[in-house]
Amino acid sequence: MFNYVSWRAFMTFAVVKDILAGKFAVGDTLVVRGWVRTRRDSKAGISFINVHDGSCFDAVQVVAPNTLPNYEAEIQKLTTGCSVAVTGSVVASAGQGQDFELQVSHLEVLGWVEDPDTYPMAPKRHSMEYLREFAHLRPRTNVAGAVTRVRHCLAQAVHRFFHERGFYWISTPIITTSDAEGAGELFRVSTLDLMNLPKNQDGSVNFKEDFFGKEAFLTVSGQLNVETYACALSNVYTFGPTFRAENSNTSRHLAEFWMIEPEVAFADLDDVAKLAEDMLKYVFKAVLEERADDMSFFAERIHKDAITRLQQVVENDFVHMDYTDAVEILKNCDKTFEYPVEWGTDLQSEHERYLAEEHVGAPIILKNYPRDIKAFYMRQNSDGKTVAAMDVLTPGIGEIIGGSAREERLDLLDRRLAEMNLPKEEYSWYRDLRRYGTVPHAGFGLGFERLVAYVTGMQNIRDVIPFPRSPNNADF
RNA sequence: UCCCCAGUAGCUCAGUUGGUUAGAGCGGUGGACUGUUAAUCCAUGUGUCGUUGGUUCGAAUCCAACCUGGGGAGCCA
Repeated sequence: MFNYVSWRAFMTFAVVKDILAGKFAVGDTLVVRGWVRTRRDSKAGISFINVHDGSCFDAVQVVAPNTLPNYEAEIQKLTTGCSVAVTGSVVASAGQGQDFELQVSHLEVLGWVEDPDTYPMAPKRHSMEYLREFAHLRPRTNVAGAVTRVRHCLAQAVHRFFHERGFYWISTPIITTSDAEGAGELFRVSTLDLMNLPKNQDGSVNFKEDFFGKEAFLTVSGQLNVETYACALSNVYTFGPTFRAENSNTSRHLAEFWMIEPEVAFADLDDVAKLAEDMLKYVFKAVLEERADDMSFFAERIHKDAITRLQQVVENDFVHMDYTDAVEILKNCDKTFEYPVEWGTDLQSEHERYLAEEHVGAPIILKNYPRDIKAFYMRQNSDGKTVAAMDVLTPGIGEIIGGSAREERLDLLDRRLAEMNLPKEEYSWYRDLRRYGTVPHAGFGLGFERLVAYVTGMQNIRDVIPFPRSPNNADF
């Protein structure tokens, strides 16, 4: 009787993906390790066990004959979730559904499921809400596994896309002492004793005693920081976690999410709109090519158009539209909206949905929004009332990208800061970029989880990140 | 934070003009059958009916508050 742990140095280990892809010759003996998905016994004297290891969507079928010494004592007791190391030879499958399978010569149980009745991941359909309560076990499900592989594929494709175009990845800080980024509520970072706060004479908290000697927060955006590198290395991007302490309870918001923010020197709004379009097409194509197995699953079980709509996006030019024109379209369409459309107000979700889902039926780029509803740093257009801002709206998810040309003219930037009552001193280093060798530049922010949700067709953003954080929920 | 909906078996849900012993499918378990493949067939167990309080002779069912989840809105990525 040999033992998996002591013999592992002499074995050929294989992942399920390679076995199913035919990378081994029939007759090769190898070891596959993974978790049992299902077991079916045949009175012909064999058991069929599906073993998955995460390397691809499908599990490998291992065929265990009843001549194995532990057949009755162990193999027939295997249940969903058990971990196993299976030694066997590759054979052409006699059954349908797979080309190759493993004829077992030795099967070692590494870990039992102590009570199959209580194992939460039963081999049956579960709701996403239920699976969310088991964030530590849901990775073993088909759907979480598929999401994980697609998410990884997208992340790799994003890095590859930028690398191929000469962009540098900049790690912008996660902790910031600027509370004036203007993009939402911030999480405080502090080492002060909450029960015994140091106070100033006027009763306010004395943050000079805090770790950084001043108030500190988790970042809500790397943009302001990454602009400094764009104004030196020309083409840069961030890809990292972002935090918003907003009390948002929706299927498309997280308190902790990942964001990709390219920033391009010497670029205008149309340049980055093109960049956004090229990037989305590039990563969609990568997923279609590299994760066909997982995408088939999404098309079959999650969203029937999951594959076809990506193909359509890849093959067609994005529709570009000015905010002003969009307002006219919304005013003149025969659809009745709950909220009226007026030039100068922000578009409501229902308006964005109509444009992306009904008017175009594909992602749409909206550009040149009214100045008064947008952030201080956005470049003012010569019409005196709009800024060079854009949103990329997708059917189902809504906004997945928000971007703009940045105001590079110091006098115009200062005027906006004053109009919006933002303290100039807080932006001294940001203003320095405009004082010393300023250049036109532009960029955008892409919500990574929203991208994953759009690609997979998953309806809730909490199911496309391993451990979602949202108001009142930070378990695991 | 606001509006709407839901909470009954391990899971998904049915069950309300208030009435005795609470129902199905799936999963689990036992068996039959079978190169099976989310197999099929037979058998089988399981319930503080979200919590607290109220109305009532009597509450899963009606009322109130709270908790949790979902959908929508706002904020945005």
